[in-house]
Parts: sequence; C-alpha cells; structure tokens
Amino acid sequence: MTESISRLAETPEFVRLVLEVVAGIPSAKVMTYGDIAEFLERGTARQVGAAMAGYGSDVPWWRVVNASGQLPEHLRGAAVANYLSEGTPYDLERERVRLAACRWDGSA
DNA sequence: GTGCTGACACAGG
DNA sequence: ACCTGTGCCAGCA
Repeated sequence: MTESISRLAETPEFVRLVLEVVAGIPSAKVMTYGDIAEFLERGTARQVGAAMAGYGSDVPWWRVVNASGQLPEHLRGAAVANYLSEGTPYDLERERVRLAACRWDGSA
C-alpha cells in the first residue's frame, strides 16, 4: 500500500476503519472514543468523534461514548432508548452508561 | 495564514 | 462528584 503521506488521520480510509469497529461492537457493550483510537492505533479520540459526527449515522453510534460514559445532549434521548432496549447497564440518575460493567476492549 | 470550533481526555481545584 | 483549563488534531470561515 502507498504510505506516502504521513499525517493521514482523517481520510475515507480512517472513517471506514472507525465505522467497521463500531459496527463490530456487540449489543449491550460500548467503547469510548479513546478506546477506538487506541484500538486502531490511528488518530485521536477527537478524530474518532469527528468521523462519527459526519458518517456515523448508519452504525450503532450509541455504543460509542466518551470517557464519562455519556453522549452530547442532543443524542442522549435516542441513546437511552437503545440502552434500555439492549439491556446496556445505564445509570438513569447520572445519565450515563456504567462503563465498568459494559466497556468492551475490542477482543471478541 | 490566523483563529475558532468540535459526538474527546486528563489533571487540578 | 462537579467545574475549569489545557492539550489535542483536523475542518472550515
């Protein structure tokens, strides 16, 4: 493969890899943005977030949360509905996923 | 070219 | 446990 350019963090390839990982997260499991960046060894948590914001609409995006187990306000409603439906451990009071119980490291 | 923004993360207070 | 600041890196005005 042609690895001519060094800083290829935000390319269709990167986006493809991110979506692929997200699509592979099992039901009732979640990964953080940082986890995905680390798992891919490409880009940063912010870049993963950027990829999701732009192209994550057709993958289980609610299974990707920040390091606090939360998603931005505008997505929280839809996300909670999915958590309850999948049985993802969710703290209704704190409005956040219990990472300790359902964080997935990528190893199937 | 310069500066602000963002589906983030982490250290301090 | 919460809030704030700083680092981060790519996109866009």
